[in-house]
Amino acid sequence: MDADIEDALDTGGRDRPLYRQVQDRLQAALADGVWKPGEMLPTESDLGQRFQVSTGTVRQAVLALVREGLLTRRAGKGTFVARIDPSQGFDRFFRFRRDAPAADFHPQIKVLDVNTLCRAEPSILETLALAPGDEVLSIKRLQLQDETPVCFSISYFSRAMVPLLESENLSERLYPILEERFGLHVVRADELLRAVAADEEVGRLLQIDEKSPVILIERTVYTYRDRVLECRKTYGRSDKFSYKIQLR
Amino acid sequence: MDADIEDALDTGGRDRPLYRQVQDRLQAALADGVWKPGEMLPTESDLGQRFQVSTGTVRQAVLALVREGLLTRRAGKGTFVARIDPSQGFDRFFRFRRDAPAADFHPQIKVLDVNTLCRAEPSILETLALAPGDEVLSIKRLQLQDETPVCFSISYFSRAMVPLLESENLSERLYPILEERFGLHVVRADELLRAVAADEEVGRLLQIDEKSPVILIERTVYTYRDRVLECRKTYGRSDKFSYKIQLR
DNA sequence: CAGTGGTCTAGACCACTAT
DNA sequence: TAGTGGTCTAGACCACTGT
Repeated sequence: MDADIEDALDTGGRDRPLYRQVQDRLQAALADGVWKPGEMLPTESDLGQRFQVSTGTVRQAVLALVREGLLTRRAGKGTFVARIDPSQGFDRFFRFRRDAPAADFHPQIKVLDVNTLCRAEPSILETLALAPGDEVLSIKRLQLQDETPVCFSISYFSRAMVPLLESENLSERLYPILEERFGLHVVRADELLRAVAADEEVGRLLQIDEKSPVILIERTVYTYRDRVLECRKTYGRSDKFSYKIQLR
Repeated sequence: MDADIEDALDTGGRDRPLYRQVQDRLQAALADGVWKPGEMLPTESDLGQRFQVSTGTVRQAVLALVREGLLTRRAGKGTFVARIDPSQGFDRFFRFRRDAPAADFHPQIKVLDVNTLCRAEPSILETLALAPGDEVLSIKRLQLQDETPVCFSISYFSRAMVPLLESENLSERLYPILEERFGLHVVRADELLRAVAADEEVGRLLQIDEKSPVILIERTVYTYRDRVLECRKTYGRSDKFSYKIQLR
């Protein structure tokens, strides 16, 4: 299992620096599930011995993976595979504006529909890297805060990738479920934001007039090796939902 | 001028590690304009001697500032104060979707109105950290791509901070002007996105029906020491304007 | 050529965590 | 007390840049 990891690094050609090669090996090992989310990695000096490099070089590789969000470290404890923190709420992959303190923000999730589609839209199939005819699981959910609808979302998954997902409690956050039940770990997400007019369904669900402006977020979620895990469309009520970004 | 920089670091108390202290000193020096945008900093070993620390410690400090976007380094050349790259187009602080290759994206900017306000909205004054009665400069501009309006924006500046800005060519990008003429360097920006209905003015300017959905971006731009430089509202045409983010 | 940052090593000592 | 990552040092050699 660790055999690939132990193979000698390329110290001659030097097309990639050693710490990059270590980083690549570690990332591949994570993708192969050598260490599961939450588990501890070997220590710096241990990894240094395995790769036959100094701890400083291991350190450079590990810190790069920490910056990418794949690992976390805690002084005195060790280096761990990053995991979705259920207590983190919507901080990492959601950017609601919070007028109330984070602790008071506990939206209620209502599952509206779960369906297996045999003929999903071509754009969805393409994003999920599926062929025509492949089955797609769609999940429609509504989020409410204090009984008021905030946003409505439709998630699409490759049916084959998440067997029996519908037997889970889908009114919880989906990403911890994916991690715990299917070993599918969210690594990053791309989002495209637009303003659109609410159609009949969106207007009805969000309790606003048809053609009211809503924010549409098209999200693509990736796991290791740039594999697409989910694509999702979220419609947010313009008076309850805004999106915050810091640019550097 | 460099006197503060040369002062001994705190090696005893150790509330902050040395590399953080070096980072703070460098950041303060940048804020004081000790080195202007585009200029080269002393070498690692030079800085190490000044601060009486090893080059590895200087390196840690400098790399942190590179990650924050305040410095850039080029192998074989040196470390430089980051500057707004006019050829960078909208890559850094704008996130248009580009259906065309970046090279083909050259929006035309039309200046609609430049005005000095004696009584700006309280929210604007607050964001700009001004008192009631302080003068605010407002600039309304329209961006067109191939003769079609894409977005409309209103920028607000503290009048006193940018004297005679209106005598510049405001159909160019504003941030290079601020840097070159006023020594005001953009360090970071916060943005809040919402979907709203176009009012009469926005509809007319963007050539869309009143009440059509548009994306509203409220941006606050900061220079060194978290000083607010500009606040801006941008209204984007929903069919021409979308916003892309990568989350990690 | 001399000077720069990029990479890498082999240590040292510290603060934090758990037992 | 033992083990972890966090910080720091004082070198070394390399690749790249400009003269």
